[in-house]
Parts: sequence; structure tokens; C-alpha cells
Amino acid sequence: MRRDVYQAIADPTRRQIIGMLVNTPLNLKTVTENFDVSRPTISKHIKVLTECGVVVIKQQGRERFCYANREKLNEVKHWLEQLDAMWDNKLNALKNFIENEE
Amino acid sequence: MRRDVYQAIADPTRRQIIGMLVNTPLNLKTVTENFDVSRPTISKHIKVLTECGVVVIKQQGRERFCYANREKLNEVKHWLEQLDAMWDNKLNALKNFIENEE
DNA sequence: TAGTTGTGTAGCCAAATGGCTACTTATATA
DNA sequence: TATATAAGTAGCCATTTGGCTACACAACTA
Repeated sequence: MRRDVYQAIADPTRRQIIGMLVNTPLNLKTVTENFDVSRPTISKHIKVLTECGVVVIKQQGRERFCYANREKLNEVKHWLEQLDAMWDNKLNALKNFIENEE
Repeated sequence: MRRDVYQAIADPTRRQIIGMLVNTPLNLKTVTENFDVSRPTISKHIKVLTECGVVVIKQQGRERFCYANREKLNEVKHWLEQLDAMWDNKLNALKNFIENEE
């Protein structure tokens, strides 16, 4: 199955998890307490997030603390920036064309 | 079913379609020619993209031209920017804390 | 008018997704 | 040491997804 950042952030629960982890690292228990779904389900979501590197886990005793990984989300940011650049290029070309017409 | 920008860009084919349409509007036929999948499948992808507003369609005779909608993608951008802001706040708080310790 | 072309849609399929319960295991704690 | 807690995992389920073929139809074109 596909395991990339885009697919990871496609699910609203996972986006919320990421948002929580940006503020502070949390163990699975605490993450689960913030949602209405079962712990195994959150566990699965975390797995998706770790498998694509958006979340990193640090074991501490029996607890596993989840950290959000800023770098991985930049992949999405870069894609959006590339699109923006293409858009701007197109607009500039149009602008130049119009200016040369004058 | 969920129909939002995040879900729309989760599929690599759809991301490619968006990339193509940023350069120039295309009809379904032409979009299809750039991929190895059948036309109905591309048709479905376009449907997903239009249903969440990432792509807009203009009928011209029997052809339907697809335009990428920059605005809709900004939703993703804004989410990423919010995360970045949270991250930066956290780092600044840490920096201030350390400086006050000196 | 007849054929060609661009597109929608129905109906099918296999695989992925998101959810659950039940069970296991390892680590803390009383 | 016995109990409580944090977490993984197996196995099940319904729904969604991404793909296909086959058919229908409106709009160009010869």
C-alpha cells in the first residue's frame, strides 16, 4: 500500500494528531484520550504516520512518545510551492506579453 | 464519502493531473493521453477534483476543459503554515527561556 | 444524414481503509 | 509478588478506492 506524506495527511484524525504533536510529544495513551476512537485504531493511525516519517517514536519504559517531524511535511509544502511558481511564471509571461503589445 | 482537498491530493495520479492543469487547461481526452489508465478512470479522478473544487470545468461544445483552482490548494498551504507557526512559537519560547536563564 | 469523437455512467472487481473486540506482552507500582 | 497500565497485534467487518469494460448520447464533420 502507498505510504507517503500525502496519504498520511488525507485522514482528518491523523491531521489532528499531527497538530497535537507539534505542541508537545505525547504517548499513545494520551493521544487516544483526545479522540472518540479506540486505542488500537489510534495505534494504526500512528503506524501510518511513522511509516512515512511524519511522526517519530521514542520508547521510554513501557510508553512510546510520538514526535511530529517537521521536515517530512515540507515535502507537501515544496510541491505546493512548485505549483505556485508555475502559476506565477504563467502570469508573468502573460503580463510581459500584454506590456509588449502596448 | 469525504471530499476535501487533502483527500484529493492523496492520489499521485491526481497530483500529476493538477500539475498538468497549472500549465494549461486541458480537456479530458488530452489529460487521459498523458496516463496509462482508461478514460473512465481519469474521468473519476477529475470528478473527485471538481467535487472538492480543486479543478473547475468549462464546457465547450462536446469538450470539457479542466482548470486548476489555485485557491483551493491554499487550504493545505494554510494548514502547513499554521503548523509552522506553532513550531516557531515553541522554539522562540525555548529561546527566551534559555536567554532568561543566563 | 452518417460516421466519428468526447464524455458520462452503470456495473463489476480486488485491494485498501478505518473501525472494532479480544488477546498478549512488557513495564511499573502497591 | 500480584496487580495495574501502556501498547502491539490478530482477526473480523463494512465501506471506499481505483481500476476496468460496455453502453449511451450529444456534438462535430464529411
